[in-house]
Amino acid sequence: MTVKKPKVEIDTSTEEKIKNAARTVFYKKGYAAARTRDIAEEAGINLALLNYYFRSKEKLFNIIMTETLSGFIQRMIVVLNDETTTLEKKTELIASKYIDLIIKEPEVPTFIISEIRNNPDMLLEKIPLKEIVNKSIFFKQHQKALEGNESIESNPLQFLMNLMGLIVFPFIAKPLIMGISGINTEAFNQMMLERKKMIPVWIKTIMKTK
Amino acid sequence: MTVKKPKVEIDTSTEEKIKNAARTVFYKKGYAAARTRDIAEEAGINLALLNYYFRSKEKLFNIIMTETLSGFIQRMIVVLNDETTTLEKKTELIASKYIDLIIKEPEVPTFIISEIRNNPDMLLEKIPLKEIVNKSIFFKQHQKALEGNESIESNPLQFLMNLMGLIVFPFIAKPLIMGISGINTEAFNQMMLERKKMIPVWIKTIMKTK
DNA sequence: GTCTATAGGGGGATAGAC
DNA sequence: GTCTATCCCCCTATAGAC
Repeated sequence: MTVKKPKVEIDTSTEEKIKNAARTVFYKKGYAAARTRDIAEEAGINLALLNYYFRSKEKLFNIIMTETLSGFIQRMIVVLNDETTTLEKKTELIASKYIDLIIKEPEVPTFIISEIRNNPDMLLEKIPLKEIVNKSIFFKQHQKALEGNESIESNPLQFLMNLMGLIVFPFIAKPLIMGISGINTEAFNQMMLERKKMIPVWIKTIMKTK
Repeated sequence: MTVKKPKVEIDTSTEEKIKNAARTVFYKKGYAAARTRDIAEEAGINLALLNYYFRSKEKLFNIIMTETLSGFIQRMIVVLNDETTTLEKKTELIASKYIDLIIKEPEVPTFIISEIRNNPDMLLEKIPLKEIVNKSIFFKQHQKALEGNESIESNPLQFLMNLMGLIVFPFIAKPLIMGISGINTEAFNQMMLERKKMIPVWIKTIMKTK
């Protein structure tokens, strides 16, 4: 008698289907322009089901937003709090992880930025960013470097802005960049992979320029 | 008999009032979330007048968008095509002009990015970005530098992405940055003014890192 | 759980008086 | 040119059958 293995889930649950569809539509259009009808159609279900599972467009959106944000920020927290890596290695890891992530989900940065604009407090209510950064291993390492004789930019915020700007900005400006250069998405991604190697080098040289 | 001077225009024309209000509301909320009623109220006029002057929300938006974009990009074109300045001086001018501009109009970068996402073609229809950049003095100077022995990043796109990323990204991520650091807008702007000095130095060192 | 049908409200646009 | 009043469509949300 053969043991009956659990059937491989080809179709995900309805709830998951709706969430996936919501992600797609919200990422592309933003909250205000997204229609629940779009989401229902994308999910291949009826509009009423959306409200059955999630009560309202807004509640569904909040779930997607929260998951997206924490997924995005969690990746940085892990790196910033790694005791076994140097500052240099941390920039390398962050650049590498984020560029790979954003190549897979290119709409996320613009989505986050657009939506936070409409509700800046949401972010801070959900995630204690200030504490996270200020209590991080990264922050302590940066202070140690300052206290020592190392020449380094004194403001850790400038450090993080430079790093994230070099990583994220090209993806945000992708339509402009593709318009200027005429390259396609594949070539664009190739450029981003080149940046993955260069950004840690650049950051290293930048941050020693007092 | 005293010559009657043209009266100082304290109140601008109705058309201009509506446009100013539209800029304010569209910049803050984006096209989809902005309501024509908001704009009318902001302008201190009746909703019907908005349609009387501009026919539709969409037409009004297109006017604002076109003016914003060309104003934003024109500033770069002027610098990129200046025959009298070196590459180095150009980075200095661009950083300086844009940081000053965005401090005055901090919502513009996020506005442009959010709206272009919904209609990437609009931008390219209105402005021949590719020609502008490729035929610019900047582009020729960059090629000259490559042909000579100067060690310089070979891709002018990477150059522009780094420059604009270092300039614009902090403004885009401003809600995050203020959340992390707890600083207010004034202190934030002060940091941006510090960057104004640093960015040309950073770019110079970055771009020589092959 | 999933559907069809519809209520309910908001927002863009216009008619028509002044 | 500017206003009030109103139309009407579209979108979210729900009632109710299956």
